[in-house]
Amino acid sequence: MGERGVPRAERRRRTEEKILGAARTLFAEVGFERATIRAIARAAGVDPALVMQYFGTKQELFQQAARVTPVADGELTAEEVVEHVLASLSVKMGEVPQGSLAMMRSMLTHPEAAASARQVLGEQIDRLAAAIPAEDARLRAALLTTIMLGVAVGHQLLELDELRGVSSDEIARLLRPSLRALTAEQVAGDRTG
Amino acid sequence: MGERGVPRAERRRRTEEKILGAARTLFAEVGFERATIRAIARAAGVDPALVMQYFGTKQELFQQAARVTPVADGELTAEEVVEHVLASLSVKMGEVPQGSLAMMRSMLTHPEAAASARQVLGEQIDRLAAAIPAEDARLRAALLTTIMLGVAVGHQLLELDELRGVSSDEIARLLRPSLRALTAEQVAGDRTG
DNA sequence: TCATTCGCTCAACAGGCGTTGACTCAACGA
DNA sequence: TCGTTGAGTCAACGCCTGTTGAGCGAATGA
Repeated sequence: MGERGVPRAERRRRTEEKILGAARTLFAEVGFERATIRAIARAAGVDPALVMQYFGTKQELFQQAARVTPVADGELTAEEVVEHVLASLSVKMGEVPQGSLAMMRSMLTHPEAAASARQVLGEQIDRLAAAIPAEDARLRAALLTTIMLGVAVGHQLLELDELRGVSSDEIARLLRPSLRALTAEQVAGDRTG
Repeated sequence: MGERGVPRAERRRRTEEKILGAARTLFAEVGFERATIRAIARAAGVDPALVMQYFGTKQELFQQAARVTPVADGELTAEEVVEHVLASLSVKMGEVPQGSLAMMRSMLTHPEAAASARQVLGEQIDRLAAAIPAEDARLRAALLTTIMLGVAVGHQLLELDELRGVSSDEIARLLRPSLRALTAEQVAGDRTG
């Protein structure tokens, strides 16, 4: 199967990367429980036992495959926050990293993925809250985050017909006023009915 | 174990309901794949074989347990749509029917659940779109729906700390301007930067 | 050159899964 | 009263899962 002259260390790195790639794809497509070690190994062109040897456990394989690199950011204004969130949604709309998709796909059924999701979302909420000038900044930031989560789920994972093929710009344009309404401090009173 | 004097038909109905209840709870808590027939039967105080005898297949059990009764509605104004959506979120916040939770919990990993979710959400989008006075009404309705989906997922299933114990009224109050921004036709131009 | 390392495969294990068929026994209808 | 029905159980099936230990053969370093 492979490249006779390649040194061991390099071969090992390549194989590990092949496995991680296959794992990311499968975890993203079918979630943690339906993505079997055997299927991942097959997709990577490798024996299932090798996957275990390299990653020890399906759990650890998932953790490495679904690791999301946290985007550390400086201080932002409220308006910048909106644009930042909108930009993160699109990232060219469909080029969302597979690791993130894997985590999202699994977060409702796999406890470890849920914990990761909570942490990642929690960090984003913290970052956003710092830029929202309101006493209930954390709650507003949480809603902002869940809004984007919902749109991402509906679009990337559920693949709702209505969102298919819609450009990220158009979604951003429609969503912008809604997000701004959350980041701007409410002054006017409102009625319930 | 059971009520000697109860007639057969009644016993049968009660047992079926016990199984469905246990199924709803487990599907809602851990999703389709992790909710085993054995665990459901145990929770219902019944033999696993009986579950199969009554429902035929785990798939059919899920379909019956996660059946969501569509709320058919008359025509609404745009503002009524917002209130309707907000009200549906709360339904006393935490008393979301377990069937719906089961469907939501499973929709990212179980194809059948995904199909159901698409259908239910699609119907809601249709209903909402009819009340939104804009050319891109369907897209706006879809975003409205995914927004509420995200909030529900974050609150009910992911149980984000920031949303825990927050009253539905407060969430509705914060979300209202955002939703109205989506239902009201945009007139003002907007800048991207 | 030769012993050693190590990437990788093979065959198997134990356990859990959905599902089935034979069975028990109380409720039923005549 | 007695045969029939049907609710419910029991033990087992075949399959698939994550995981393991023994082994093969090429790259490695002395």
